[in-house]
Order: sequence, then C-alpha cells, then structure tokens
Amino acid sequence: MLSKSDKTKLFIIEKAAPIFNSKGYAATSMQDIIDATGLAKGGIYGNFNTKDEIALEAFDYSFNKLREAIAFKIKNEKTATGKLEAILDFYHNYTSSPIIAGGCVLLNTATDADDTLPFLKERAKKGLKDMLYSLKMILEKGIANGEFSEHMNPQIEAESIFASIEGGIMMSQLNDSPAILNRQLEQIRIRIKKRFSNK
Amino acid sequence: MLSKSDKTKLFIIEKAAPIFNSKGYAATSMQDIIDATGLAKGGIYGNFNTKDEIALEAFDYSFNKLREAIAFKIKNEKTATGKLEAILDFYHNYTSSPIIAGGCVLLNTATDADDTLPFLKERAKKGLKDMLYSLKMILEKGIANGEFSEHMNPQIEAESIFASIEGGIMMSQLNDSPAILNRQLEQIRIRIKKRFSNK
DNA sequence: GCAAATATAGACCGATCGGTTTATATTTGT
DNA sequence: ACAAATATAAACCGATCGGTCTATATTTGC
Repeated sequence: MLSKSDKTKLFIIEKAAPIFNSKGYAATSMQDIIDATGLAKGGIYGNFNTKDEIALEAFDYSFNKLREAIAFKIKNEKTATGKLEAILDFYHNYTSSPIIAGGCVLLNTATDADDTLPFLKERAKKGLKDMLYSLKMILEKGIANGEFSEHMNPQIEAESIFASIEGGIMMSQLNDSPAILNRQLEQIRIRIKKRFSNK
Repeated sequence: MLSKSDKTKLFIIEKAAPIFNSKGYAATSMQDIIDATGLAKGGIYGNFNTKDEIALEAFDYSFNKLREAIAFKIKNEKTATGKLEAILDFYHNYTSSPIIAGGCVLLNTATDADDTLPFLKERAKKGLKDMLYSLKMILEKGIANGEFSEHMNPQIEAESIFASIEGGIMMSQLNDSPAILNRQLEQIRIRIKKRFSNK
C-alpha cells in the first residue's frame, strides 16, 4: 500500500506533469503547482527538494504513461504490421487528445531542455533511444518472419517513422489541427505496405 | 542610410535572437540581453517597449535569415530536383552549424510558444505556412515540367519532407550529433529519386 | 558649432521567483 | 489511545523578474 507521502507525491506529479508539458520548465512556476494541487508551498517542498526534482519526476511520469498507453495498444497484435498499425492508430488525432496535456512530452522536453537543462535532456535522450529501439525491434521481427523486405534498414526506418510522427505533431500543434499529423500517419502506412513489402 | 536607433535596434536583435532561440522565451531574461549587448537597461527599453516586442522581432529576424540562406542556396538551380537537393544540402549537419544558434527557429518557437505565447505562435504558424508553400511550389513545378510523377501530391509531399527534416533535427539535437538528421535527408533524397520519378 | 531632439546609463519600483523555517496538524506503529 | 514521527500551512527570505524614470550624453538638422 502507498504511504501518505507516496500518495501526495504522486498527486503532485499528476498535477504538475501537464503544466510542465504545456508551459515548459522555465515558464512553470511553483505557484502554478501550488494552484493546481491546492497544497501550500510547505506541502510541496515537504515532498520534493527542488523544482528540478518535480520536473524530472513529471517527465518520467509522463513518458511512462505514454509508453504504457502504446504498449497496451499493441499488446494484442501478433504481427509486426499489426503492431505498427496500432502505433499509427495511437497517434491518430494525437494533438487533439494527447496522453498528457500539451502534446508530445518527448518533443516538448527535447526542445525545452536542449540548451539549458542538461538533467532533463538526459532523460529525454534515453526516452528517444527507448522509443526508437522498440520501433526497430518491431521492424526486425517483421523482417525475420517475412512480413518486411530484408533490404529494409530497421534502424533508419524506425528513425524515419518517428521523425514523420514528431514533425507531424509539431506542425499540427502549430495549426491547431491534427490534419497534417494524420496525413503523415497515412504516408507512413503507405510506406509500410508498399515499400517494406516482400511480395 | 540607417539611423542611429535603427542600427541599435538591429544590433540588439542580432544579439537577442540566438539567446531566445537557445533558451526559449521564458528562460531568456532582459539581463541576458543586457549582458549580450553591453547596453544598459535604459538603452534596451529606449528602443523596444517590451520583452515581447524583442522576442517577436528576434523571431522575424531569425526566420528571415533562414529563408534568405535557403533562397541563396537554391537560386542558381534550374530544375525542381536541383532545388530540392540544394535544400537537403542546406540542412546537412544543420544541428552542428545552424543559421541561428539553438537550432531550427521554427521548431523551437513552435514548441516554446504553443500554449503560452499566442503572439509568437501566430508568427511561427505563418512561417510554417510560408515554408510549406515554397516546397509545394517547387514540387508543382517539377510535376509541370515532367521531373516528377503526376500522381504525387505536392502538398502532402511537402509536409512529409518538412516533417522528416524537423523530426530529424529534434532527434539529432537531443543526441548532440547530426547523424540522424543526415540519414533522414538521405532518405528524402532516395524518395525524390525513386518515388517521384516519372521514368 | 550650436540648439533641439534623441538615445543611453543606472538607480529605482513593485511583483514574483525558488526556497526555508517553524509552529501546528495529521498519520503512524504500538 | 497515546506517543513518536511525519506532513502541511503560511509567514518569511534574498534574489531576480520585467519595466520606469530622470539626469546625462550623444546625434542631428540648420
């Protein structure tokens, strides 16, 4: 069972995560977190030492939630093609209803942390590596069981798929419409069917 | 000829632009700009009314510089294929030596401004539209003169190319290496040659 | 070269920043 | 149920935030 402090920590993180993801690290103030949680300052600092610590745990929380949501989507798919389709389906309309308010936590953290927050950047870097590895594993499995062409490079294709998704998210968010993202997902789908195919 | 105040304004913007692009709006303080320019606070506020105004003009300055650099690269290319290749060449190693320190001003501003800075978001939105339009025009010209297949959708392909570049920049910046971006550029090159072709 | 206009330096402002402290509630193990 | 441990509220801290003001330089038009 979770102790009182564990429950409060989780509660604070749940409230802080979408704020950090929406506004970014520098633009998120402790007052924002105080307002969102209804706790007083002492209540926050009794559970965390610094703002950095909250931002770090908020990132981990958000990223894990994303990973779990994707894992849940693909877990019943048996084929590599099925898993890829499930991932594309997951991102359909993503900018309209993201897992964490504010959009893709990886994209946001990557650009936010890049030049000024090395502790956050490191986490985002690991997150990206993890994401690309998972995609690559699916592609490799698809090659191994004959779904995809042996001439396809799983590393590069994983990077291509993710670049299209993240670029699509950035553009869609700027336009307040998931249309561009959805078109990119469709392009990836076509690529998988036509270009990866062994037939 | 430029007046004194025009020269000083430009000087301030030149110094402020890379700071905003690297650290983001909220993390950039007036003190940062004072330090970078060597001017006193009054000297800055004598030329600009607010921090917002500086950020806005810094974005315009950065984006125009980007557009001009690309325009210069492609101006001697006669074919659509040549122009596209020139753009891809422009982005080669871009994360190692960007036009403005901090990386792609469009990507950074888009994620930075998205939820909190509507005045900046609007500019970034126009910038994206402009960029996609230019790409689309090149593709349409390529179709018109027979370089590319008539079955290619210029709007969607422009979005695909730009999504790959921006996603590639984000990943490369996170990894402190232009490798992923360069691989994406190569993938785009292959797509242009093989998939667009009419032959 | 002089007078009017403009631009800059730097002290100053209230508000807010992240973080600390201490006294009071609230949990917890027994 | 009671005592020890833990968690929270709220006042408080110095530093820094964006922005203003005024006196002094510096340009500018003539």
